[in-house]
Amino acid sequence: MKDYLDAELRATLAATDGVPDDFEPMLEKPNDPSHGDLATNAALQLARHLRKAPRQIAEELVEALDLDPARIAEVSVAGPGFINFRFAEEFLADALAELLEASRSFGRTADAQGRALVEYVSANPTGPLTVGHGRNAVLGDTIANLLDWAGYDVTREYYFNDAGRQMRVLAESVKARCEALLNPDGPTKTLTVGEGETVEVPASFPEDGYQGQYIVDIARALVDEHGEAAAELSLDACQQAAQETIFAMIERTLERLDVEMDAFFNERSLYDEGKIEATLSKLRDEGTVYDADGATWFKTTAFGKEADTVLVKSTGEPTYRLPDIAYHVDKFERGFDVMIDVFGADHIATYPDILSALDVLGFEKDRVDVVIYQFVTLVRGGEPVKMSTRMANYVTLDELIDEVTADVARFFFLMRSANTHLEFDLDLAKEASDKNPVFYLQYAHARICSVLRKAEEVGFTADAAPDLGLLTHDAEVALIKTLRRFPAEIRKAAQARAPHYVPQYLREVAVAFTTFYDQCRIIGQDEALASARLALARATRIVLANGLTVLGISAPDRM
RNA sequence: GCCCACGUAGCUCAGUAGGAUAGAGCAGCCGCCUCCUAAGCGGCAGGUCGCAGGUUCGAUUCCUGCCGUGGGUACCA
Repeated sequence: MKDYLDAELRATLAATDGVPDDFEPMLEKPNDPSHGDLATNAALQLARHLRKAPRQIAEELVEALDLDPARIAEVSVAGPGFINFRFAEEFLADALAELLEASRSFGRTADAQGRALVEYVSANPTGPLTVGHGRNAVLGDTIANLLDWAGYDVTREYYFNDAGRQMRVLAESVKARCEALLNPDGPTKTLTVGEGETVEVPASFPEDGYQGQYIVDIARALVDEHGEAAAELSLDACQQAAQETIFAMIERTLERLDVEMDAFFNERSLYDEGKIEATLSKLRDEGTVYDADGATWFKTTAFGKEADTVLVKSTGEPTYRLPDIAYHVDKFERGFDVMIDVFGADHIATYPDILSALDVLGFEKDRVDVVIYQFVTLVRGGEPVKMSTRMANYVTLDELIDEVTADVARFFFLMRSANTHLEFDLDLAKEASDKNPVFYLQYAHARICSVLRKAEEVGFTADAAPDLGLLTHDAEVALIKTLRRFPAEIRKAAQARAPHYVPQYLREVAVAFTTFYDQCRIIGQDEALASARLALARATRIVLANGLTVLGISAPDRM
């Protein structure tokens, strides 16, 4: 419908004297439903060019428009010069029929084409996933779902590095714990953790070691397996054991959130295949890399940064930035049309360098989109839950899921825009009541299922082809109008890489449905009307279920 | 210091390719279950859209400065 109006409007404008060729009319859904279903401010925008009063331009445009009355029932000029359009009821009945026909695929479009890569989670296997990783995982997974629904062929990828300093410290932490388990009376030392907190650790434990209980568990498994020999294990063996155990933990956690990756990309493969060197030498060829003080630098000052950035340390070891660049080059070489990175706010300074490098190397950096999300604060009893940067007193993602369920965790991570600091109210999240927004949506779905069951119980058989034109009650019309927007909402969320539009829209659907439910009885009406209303209820269930599917949240049949 | 976000109702947050009286949830107040799920519905109240300038017919939205919060400013990731 929007496309139809847009085309008609453009055609009329093109035939109007004085309208610039490149003029783009805007069509929007007005905030106030009494203003109609779609509106354009074209007359206001043209006022300056045409040197005429906006209202007069609007009147003339309306006069010139020749619209199909089966689709647009009413056109009016209002306010300072807005043109408002109202849909015809026949059109709405058709739209509803289409929705029912599309069913589980309603909302899927083929607007977008090509292959998309979404990179997310990307936590190194040094410990259990935290709440922050949870936000990352759920955002990435949902963006991937949205792109899938928008028509892309989507790959979900997890990038990790098992070679760097972090992993070395991990191995040392495990080894120290092995030694201590075999020799419980061995020497110890005291480490200061965070603000004044101290912890007693084995003397061989690294200063910045990982202190979680899971390290001790891994060590114990090694001791059980190797006995006394566990103390003599190489760091490589310790790392191997730790990495396997931790990756298994991570994958289990992701599975609980219904997050499934298509691929795990190991940074190491970039070294093995010579891609790090190749990328560096190409950058060097472009003259954006130089050597100084024994290190290799990237001229980020040429891209507006204050200082240049080290790519290879004087030790000969690259910083993480170089593999990051090489990784993105690899993504381009694999032929993705769209690449999305989901990063925490603490990475905000790194991606401009990656984009600059891609630009230098001749890649279209616009094909890369970086979604930055802000940190999560857990709130309990009105107070923020303290989380030290040390893993020792971090709330893990598993603990969060244990406490609030995966559905609720996903919804809370998705209901706010990524770019805002998320306050996660644990008390509200756990509450199984009307205060909890996720239950509101699920309840609406369960309620529809209940009505459909009830209809069956009382032996009501709906018409195979109900007369949808009977749905003329205000609540019915409003509901149909809300439902038919679903594909556009999905498209909007996919384009903006903004999952939070979806929960907001679904709430509108649930509100429109409960209003309808409240005002229009279904069972007990005459058969034709009951059939039509049952069809409308089924259509609502489809939209809620499809929307919740995109969000990765269950749609229960009963509650 | 510099860079990047953010600052909207008591609280948590939407909204802004500049547009018609700034929205929602929660909290507060008032109503509503002989009837398909009251985990619900209707209504009331609540705002100098951080502050000050600028651009514009029109600014919560764009620009500048200031204030506040968070993040980044390592040859750590």
